[in-house]
Amino acid sequence: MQKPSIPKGTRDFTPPEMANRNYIFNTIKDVFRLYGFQQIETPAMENLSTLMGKYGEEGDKLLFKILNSGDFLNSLTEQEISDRNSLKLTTKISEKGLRYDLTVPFARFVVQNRDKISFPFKRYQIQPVWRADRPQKGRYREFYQCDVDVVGSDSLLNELELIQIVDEVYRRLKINVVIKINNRKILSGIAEIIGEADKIVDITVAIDKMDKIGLEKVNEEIASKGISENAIAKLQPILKLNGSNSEKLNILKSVLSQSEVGLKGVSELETIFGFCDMMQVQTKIELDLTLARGLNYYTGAIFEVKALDVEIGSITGGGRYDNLTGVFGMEGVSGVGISFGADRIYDVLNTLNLYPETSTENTQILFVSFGDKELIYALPWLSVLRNKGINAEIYPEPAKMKKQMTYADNKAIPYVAIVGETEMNENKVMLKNMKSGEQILVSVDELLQILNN
RNA sequence: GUGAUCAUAGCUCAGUUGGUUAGAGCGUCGGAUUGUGGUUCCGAAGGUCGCGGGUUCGAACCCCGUUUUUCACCCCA
Repeated sequence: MQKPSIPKGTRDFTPPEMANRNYIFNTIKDVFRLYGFQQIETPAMENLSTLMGKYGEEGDKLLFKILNSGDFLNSLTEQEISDRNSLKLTTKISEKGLRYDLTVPFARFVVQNRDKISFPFKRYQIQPVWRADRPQKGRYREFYQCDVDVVGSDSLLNELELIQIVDEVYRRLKINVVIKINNRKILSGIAEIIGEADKIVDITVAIDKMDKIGLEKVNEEIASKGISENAIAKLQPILKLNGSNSEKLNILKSVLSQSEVGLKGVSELETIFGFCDMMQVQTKIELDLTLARGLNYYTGAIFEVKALDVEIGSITGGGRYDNLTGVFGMEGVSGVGISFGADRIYDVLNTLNLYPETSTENTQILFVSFGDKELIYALPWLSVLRNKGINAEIYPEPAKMKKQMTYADNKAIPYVAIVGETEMNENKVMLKNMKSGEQILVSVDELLQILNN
């Protein structure tokens, strides 16, 4: 017999684990709805042509591809098989893939369903995504993303609302976080004024190392990337950038005074910070120039949320993309969105043990019986309780009392209703409080009264 | 994709320089207790030592390969 197993980087979830995960999903969902977002779903698999080329070269490698059905070798020539070119072969034998994120399928959804939606379109989507990554801490091959996006509106009020959503979700989950924010236009502005437009990535990577290796080493590293001395000199105020957000913005304003796009980015951030002040967003927001995630498609704000008490990478990320639907033939639709990483939030909650004690998913009362007659006697009682919305179950056979009681104990069911001949004769049940051990003989009405408290 | 690391009962783990029949705790099942769980006591079931090959008189232990676990890099939630 073979030992059962599941693919690398995937996980099973037990009932108590699911209760905890549902707590996360429900919290996030509640907040999304509070801000007027509506749910959609898209298929687990997309056409490979929809997915390929949207996440850069790395992303293409991390896509799970689905083998065509039937005799997929039949469509190949001898030449193609003997060439052993995996990359070329892939397009011939696989035309579907598992979704890699929710943003690209959403862009596809918007373009395809434009007749059914009206802008601004506020959608949320909570579904698993798959990446053929090598699993490690906080990294899985199957994990859930909880996306909120609004498309068809340039207003920075959308950025504000997303920040408010982050603020509210983590307040409810009781996780201490910091929101890091950057703006792609500022990064473009920096590249512009030092005349090295294609070096943004190198520069942000170097800035990121400031804390670790210090100013001198960072300058050496930038120089080694072929950036001119003149440009490095101009970069110095940016490398030394610190202080409050407004202090940082003031420095950027003077450094970027010659860059129209850079100043636009600064003013966007000023507006967003102003909104957050006015709306009294509690979470700390930090301007962080090293944030360069998703550089290929973000065009404005870039967000990332980090947990303060657990080392686990970012637990939420997102930004504004001006033309994501462009690749699917629909130009000029701007969107901004963020994605909550449910599985990393789950890890954070697990390490900090932040789950609420009362779980409403649990069974409230278990009926146990001494014989077949008692079993049948209990059935109408169950209906009465269930009709009142009380989670109730019955041990389905008159097993030994010890076994039935152990079952209740293991499931942490707070009440047990014991049914025997004496109880039946009086039209009552023996209600036992499993925590205190007390038990009393009760009628249906008395039972309902106790369970409703 | 690169570099480390782990794998023994359902779970967590022992297992001496390579030496008879591979152990413990927890869990499961049964009993002490035929109307009472969470405490206690007794008993039982449960193993191709990840898989394949090699060295050896002899391998859970040493060597090679492979898969898996965990971790770092890259990238990301």
